[in-house]
Amino acid sequence: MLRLRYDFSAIEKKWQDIWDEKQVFAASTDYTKPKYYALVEFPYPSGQGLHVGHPRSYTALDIVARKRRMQGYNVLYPMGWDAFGLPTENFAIKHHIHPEKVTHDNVARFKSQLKALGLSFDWSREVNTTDANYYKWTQWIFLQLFKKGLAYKKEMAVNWCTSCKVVLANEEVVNGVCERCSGEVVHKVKSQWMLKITEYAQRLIDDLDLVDYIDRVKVSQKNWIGRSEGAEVNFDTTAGDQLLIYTTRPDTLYGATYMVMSPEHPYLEKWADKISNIDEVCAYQEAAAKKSDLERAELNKEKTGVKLCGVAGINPVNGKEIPIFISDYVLMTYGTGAIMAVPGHDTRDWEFAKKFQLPIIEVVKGGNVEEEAFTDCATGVMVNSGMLDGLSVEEAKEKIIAWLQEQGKGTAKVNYKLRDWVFSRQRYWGEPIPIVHCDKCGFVPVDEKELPLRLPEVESYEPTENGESPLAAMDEWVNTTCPHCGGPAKRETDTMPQWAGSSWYFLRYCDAANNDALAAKEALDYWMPVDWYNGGMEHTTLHLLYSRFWHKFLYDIGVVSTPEPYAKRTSHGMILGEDGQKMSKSRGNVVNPDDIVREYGADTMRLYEMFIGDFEKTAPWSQASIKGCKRFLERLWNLMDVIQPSDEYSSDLESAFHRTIKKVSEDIENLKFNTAIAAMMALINDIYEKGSITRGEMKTLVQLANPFAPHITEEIWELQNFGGMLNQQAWPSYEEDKCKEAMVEIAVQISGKLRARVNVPSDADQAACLEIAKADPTVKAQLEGKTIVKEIVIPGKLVNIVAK
RNA sequence: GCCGCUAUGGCGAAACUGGCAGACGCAAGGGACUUAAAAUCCCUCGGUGGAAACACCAUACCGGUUCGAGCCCGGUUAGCGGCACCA
Repeated sequence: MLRLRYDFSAIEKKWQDIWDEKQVFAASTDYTKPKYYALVEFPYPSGQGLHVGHPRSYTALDIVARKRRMQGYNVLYPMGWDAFGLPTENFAIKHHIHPEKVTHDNVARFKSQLKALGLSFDWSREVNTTDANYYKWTQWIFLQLFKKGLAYKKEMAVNWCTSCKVVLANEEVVNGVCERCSGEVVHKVKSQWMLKITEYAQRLIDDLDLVDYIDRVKVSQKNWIGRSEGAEVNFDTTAGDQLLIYTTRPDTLYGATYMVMSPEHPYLEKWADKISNIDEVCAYQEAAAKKSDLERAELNKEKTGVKLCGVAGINPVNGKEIPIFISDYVLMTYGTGAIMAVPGHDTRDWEFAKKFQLPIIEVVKGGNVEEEAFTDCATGVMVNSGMLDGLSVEEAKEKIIAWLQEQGKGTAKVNYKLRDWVFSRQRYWGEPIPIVHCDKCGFVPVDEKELPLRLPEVESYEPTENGESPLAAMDEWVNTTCPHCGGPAKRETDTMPQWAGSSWYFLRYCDAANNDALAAKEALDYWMPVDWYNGGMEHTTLHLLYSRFWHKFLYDIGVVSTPEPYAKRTSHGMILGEDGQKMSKSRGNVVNPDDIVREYGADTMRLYEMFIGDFEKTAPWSQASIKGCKRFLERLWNLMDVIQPSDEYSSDLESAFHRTIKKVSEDIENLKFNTAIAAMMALINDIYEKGSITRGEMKTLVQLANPFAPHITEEIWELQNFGGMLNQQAWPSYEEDKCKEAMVEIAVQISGKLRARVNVPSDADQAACLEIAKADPTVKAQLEGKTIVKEIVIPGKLVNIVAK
């Protein structure tokens, strides 16, 4: 027989063109249909092109999207570009090419690579964060935040590269040095735009109960927000002022033997004339300020500090005077910037006390405070603590807080590790912040009608000598008039961070061409929330949290109608190089998806990426294993040679088909793409063993495989004249009854050891299974002369006879 | 240090809710076809012993619960990722 060759490159090109031309994957605007919104993180279009890691996520949700369409949903599966950012800007500086041009070229390359994979994106809703029509709305959201008092300007320490004389984003500081030149990075105080994400901290924790995120995502978000419960306590001081501290262990108040203030604490200046060793204190302050991140990390082990001579604190519970120190182990950015130190029950305080020979008082019994700090809250009992003696830690906390409140010396207090979002970048390639600074009126928002506030053309993208954005050098752009009073004013020259555009992009997809709003309310109400969002774990704490924050804000001002943007969040594992290391140019282990598509085809590539291992875990690439997936497709293709005319399932494969449909249907929902593929491979092995396949079976087989390998299955569908386009057919159904085989092999154990296997009818009850098992000759021999103590029967699984 | 994840053949991995460990695939070995190779098809494939039936051992390590543990509990080790003095 003349066999039709599986010419993947011709087939893939053909169907990609047809899908494009007929717009088969464009989401409908008929809002009466049931909807499904599948979302993957839009990529940063880097100069390196697509990485093999990208298609892992895209293919997975493509499978979900294609399955949902076959299940009758109106599916939105969009794609776009998170295109503002530093690598593009750096490339532009180096090669003197406009970042817009660089972005345009990179996007074109990415898009053709994605199209070559046959991903069913709705390209009619493509978004690009660098389009003025897009960032118009990013700026609009910023203005709403500003109007609600959630955007504010603050003096902040920023990273300053002493060699490039440039302000660096945190991401550009690697191991305490400049990513680009390896120069020393120090902190410099600059005025920065901030967003009050901390105002949403509690809701960002609480509303995790409303969504279906994989557990590890919820856990890391909670840890990142870092809620802690404790108390603020006012300590009187000999300087007259009260010093406010925060503690999570108010129960240990009797054990506080000294206090520590952060070197940046404002009281130090206030108390300067009362501190007799002020020179020593100032020297320490300066040294602390100069320390780079790298040094700080290194010096973590050894505690340092200076005692304030001439000022002491007074412990409110016993009126005792205790010394006050400054030390950089206390951070100005958390709590009140000052602590009470309880060396008996806090590891850091214990280390400090040992070094400075300060008294250690045991106030919770249970450990040996001479050896190490005893920090266990669950088991200890209060001692040496006056009114708290004999209480548990929990009881003591409650009692002391009540007492402090009564005395007016303290109050219960919740703190979060989460800090406000530093929203300024002194860079060119970002959204201009639409604010004007007027000497008379202060910070004035640009009129919304003036949006988008476009990036001006500049000669050079280099940051300026003093660390200002390149925009600061553009006098004609900077100098403007105040929208409020009409007087002379200056534009804000900082731009937004890359996280801005990605904090709301999923909303724009709902109505991507809208010029009057970020999206029509009707469209948002129909599509939102995103039903399934997949992305990398590395975005759990920044992007995911930022976008939840913006969405909650938009919910509060009535723009969106759901409190949470994503109903379900899953996360894929990274794909490593063949050597088990992270792929990188320097290691030379990078795999280019183009090469795989060229050599094996997109369907094989898709299948391999899904078959590589557990979707949620990291997996090393294996060039040799790809072949297995290619063979599977060829075996599928070659089945066309042995098709029998029947439209039914054959009697000997019927149950196998029902079982496979069930398995594949369920596995897709549970991110078990690897075992779904394995089940289809096993089915094909069964078919080969039999030697033929009916038309009806072939039909089901290609329907099942379509979401995984869309091109080859579509081609087979057409060649077999099954009618219409495969991607528009219904998802195959199965009957639970028919998933069972007539006979099943069950295990027979004697006292827990496997001794035999017997075939029983699949509907055999316990007694029947037992009877068949006991009739087995091996079992009979094993039971010879023994007394049966117990018989356990799990129908369809095993029989265990315990005998002595 | 803290948080999270992981540990199963030569390799990637399966194993439902505690019920036949190793599905599926790769590699390897043998065979068929071929002048030959590729491709394809068939067989074998955790270890030890045995001609075989079969027996014993085996899911990082030690212990426990159970008729039965890769899975549950307690402890230990190693690796990966994140955070970094958060009071």
